[in-house]
Amino acid sequence: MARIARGGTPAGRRAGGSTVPDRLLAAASRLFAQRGFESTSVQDVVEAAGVTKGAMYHYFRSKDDLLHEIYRRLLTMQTQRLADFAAAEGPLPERLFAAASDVVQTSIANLDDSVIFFRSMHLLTNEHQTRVRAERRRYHELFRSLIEEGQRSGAFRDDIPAGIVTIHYFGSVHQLGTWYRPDGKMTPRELGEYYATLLLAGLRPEPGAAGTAGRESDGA
Amino acid sequence: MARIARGGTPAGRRAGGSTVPDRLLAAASRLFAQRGFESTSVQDVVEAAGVTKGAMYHYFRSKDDLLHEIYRRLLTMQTQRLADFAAAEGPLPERLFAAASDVVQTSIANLDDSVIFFRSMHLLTNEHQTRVRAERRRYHELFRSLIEEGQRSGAFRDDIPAGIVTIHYFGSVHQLGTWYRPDGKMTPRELGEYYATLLLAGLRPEPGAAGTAGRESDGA
Amino acid sequence: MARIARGGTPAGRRAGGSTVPDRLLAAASRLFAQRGFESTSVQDVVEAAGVTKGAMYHYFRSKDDLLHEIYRRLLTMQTQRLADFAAAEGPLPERLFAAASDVVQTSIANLDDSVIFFRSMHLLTNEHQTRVRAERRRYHELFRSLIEEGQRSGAFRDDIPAGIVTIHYFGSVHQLGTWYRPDGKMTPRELGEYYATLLLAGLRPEPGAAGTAGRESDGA
Amino acid sequence: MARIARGGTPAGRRAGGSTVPDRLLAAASRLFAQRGFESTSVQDVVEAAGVTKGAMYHYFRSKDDLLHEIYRRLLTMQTQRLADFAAAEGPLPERLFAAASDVVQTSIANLDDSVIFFRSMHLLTNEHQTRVRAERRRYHELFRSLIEEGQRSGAFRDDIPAGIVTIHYFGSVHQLGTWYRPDGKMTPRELGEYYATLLLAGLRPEPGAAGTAGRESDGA
DNA sequence: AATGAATGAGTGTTCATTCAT
DNA sequence: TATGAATGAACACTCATTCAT
Repeated sequence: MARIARGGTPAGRRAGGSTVPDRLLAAASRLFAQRGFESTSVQDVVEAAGVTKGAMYHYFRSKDDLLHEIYRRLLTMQTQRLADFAAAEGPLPERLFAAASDVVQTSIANLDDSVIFFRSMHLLTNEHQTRVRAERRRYHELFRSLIEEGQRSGAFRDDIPAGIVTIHYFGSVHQLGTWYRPDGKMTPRELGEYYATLLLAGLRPEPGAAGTAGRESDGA
Repeated sequence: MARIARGGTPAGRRAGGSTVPDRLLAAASRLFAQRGFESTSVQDVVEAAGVTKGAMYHYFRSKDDLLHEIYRRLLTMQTQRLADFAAAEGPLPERLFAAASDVVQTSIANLDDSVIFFRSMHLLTNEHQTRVRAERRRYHELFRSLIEEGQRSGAFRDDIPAGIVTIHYFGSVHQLGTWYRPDGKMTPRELGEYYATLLLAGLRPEPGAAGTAGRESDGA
Repeated sequence: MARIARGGTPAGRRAGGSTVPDRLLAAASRLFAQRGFESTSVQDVVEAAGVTKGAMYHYFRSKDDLLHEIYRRLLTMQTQRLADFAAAEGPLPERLFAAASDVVQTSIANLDDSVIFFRSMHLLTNEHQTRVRAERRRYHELFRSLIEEGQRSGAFRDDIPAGIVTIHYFGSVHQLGTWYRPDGKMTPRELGEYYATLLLAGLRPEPGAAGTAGRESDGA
Repeated sequence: MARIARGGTPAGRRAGGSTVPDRLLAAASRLFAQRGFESTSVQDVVEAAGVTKGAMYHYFRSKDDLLHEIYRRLLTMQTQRLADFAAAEGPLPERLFAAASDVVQTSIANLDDSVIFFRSMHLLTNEHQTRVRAERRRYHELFRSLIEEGQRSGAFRDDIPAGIVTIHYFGSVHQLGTWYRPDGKMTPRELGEYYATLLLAGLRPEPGAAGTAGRESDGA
């Protein structure tokens, strides 16, 4: 966690309209994604943010803390959205589709953070790494529970463990940063829908499968 | 490319039974995967390999060259295997299943290399990065062409671009290193089959879809 | 150019009375002259200056920058002095004598810098080398223009190109560092006068020469 | 001195027509002049000479020995030529002119060696440096003795010490390598004559001077 | 709230030389 | 005569972090 609470506090404000911590995070996210965390010096970050080193160390405990804050922001946002989709009304497959499509879109909307995410996790201090993993696990578990719910209800095939489906899906999502280019011809929305379609197609019950929970009524 | 051709040459042999370059690559692969490329010093590598720094620089132009050699090895092997599966006899879905399952198993069999692959690509020099990307592209294109073949024949649904399916699949495969633990309860073979099953399930033609090539007989 | 402007800034001051950059330059000049630029490590310099490596790199971009600064100082000083002599009042031969004698004396007064000058120019980066050469050329051209002025007025013989005379003279001056010892019996002033005398003696019109501008009166 | 006598021995011969030591010296001279002694690795030299490291260490004790051999060759040659000119028939000024002009021409003919000479002397081992300096001193003394002879006879002015004139002259000569370009418009011969002319002009007795030995007859 | 000079341990890399063959 | 693998000490330079101001 960062040294000083960031947010709507008057502290750290500048004429530019954004706070010093925000500008540091924005610069760090861009540079870490472009060059990698280790190839970016603290000096690079503070220069890009237009502040001095001392200022950075006033708001962040360390370079690692800066990195962790990037993870925290992205995770918090995506976890919240997933929780919203999970709690929404409507048939489960539609909610899962919406959630799966949405995480693709938010990953693209925060592409720098996404790139950093999978690439630099191992560089976090142990403590930060543990915290990020725990949060990520909660996220995955919520997603998995949606799949399991569908498997129990017979909406989804249940011969592939929900955990595998989850990790398979997020593997693809995490890799977005390595190839997606905003100037390509595919929009984030289209891509999200393709990905979500693939997920749900993979979960469709097998044509000839029988005897799965909740399917009996269909046979009538 | 490395400074000196490695292989069955008598040079570089040691009592240990393996050549100096081989021991360096083995040590590097292990350490780069464990701690990350940038957090591993050349000193760490040579100590683990039991040689001196000078010896390393006799065989490799740079630390980057060591890294690139790891990429080259893995890519060469996987490309060869994919080509073999693609050229094999049998129905296309079965060949695709075999190839998709196999890449999961070889990724796990070379888990260190796999971890390094997606995590450290951005640290390669531009030249090496270009070379690796080109090789990777060839690999993806071969895989994609198998999917396209199935789409043309009607064996696979064709409303999701084959390129998306390919990149989605390898996204998952590349992420294996971040979570797979050899001591887990799932064997590489099982995991490969789950992954390949998900791939093929995602490609199954939609139940209600009609008018796709090769489906006419069903319509009767 | 050095990373940080040096001069009367309060920054970098120490109890010793001299700034960190000044002490570094003094140590570098002494050591580079004694042992040669390449045989002197940055560690040697910072130890002699009583600072740490980090401090050196705070003020100078590189070892090369340190070397270039030594050139810049000497050149700036000598160029200024030559300009002053050239612009002074009095007969041209006397001004040339004064300038020629002075450059010998300032070269001796900065003997370490002089030794370094001709010996290590080729070790400067291309960019720095270009800059030094350009400045040196300006210096030579000013000196040469004085000689040409004397040749036009008939004060000097004109059958040896002024450029040759200039380059011949400064060749000797640049070599001072290789043999002059401050503890020798000849003072810098005496030596400067000998050198300047040789220069002017070499430029005296030949006894039998005729038809040169400004010599008409002799013909009577 | 080099490890093995070089010359007309059959050893070291190659199909190319030149011996291995000769090719090493030629390569070393060129590279040391181009890049500097310290910036040229033994590997660079042996590659340029088309031999291996082991071969070089067979013929030369060290990199320093290679450098020293370059000095030795040039010095031996120039000392011999000066001795020949000094011992020749004819008026002293003419012999001095011929010697002074000749050293310019041989310096240009061996421009790489000349460049190395003044630039890298300080990098020789103490032992080699001492030897080179001693040889150089003998050379200077012979040259100086010619000037002194002229001063005693009244052919040259004697109010500038012959040692100063000598060192002044060779300063210019040693600097030739820093500026002379073979593709320039001035031939070595022309340049040699200009330099020698400047030397003799500088030694001409002053018009009004009297009381110098051998001048009495002029006063009549 | 912010500065920037200074630290000091650590980095990748070079290279003259040796020596078993 | 000649090879080239291997050594090991040295090199220039970087950088996250501290701290007096």
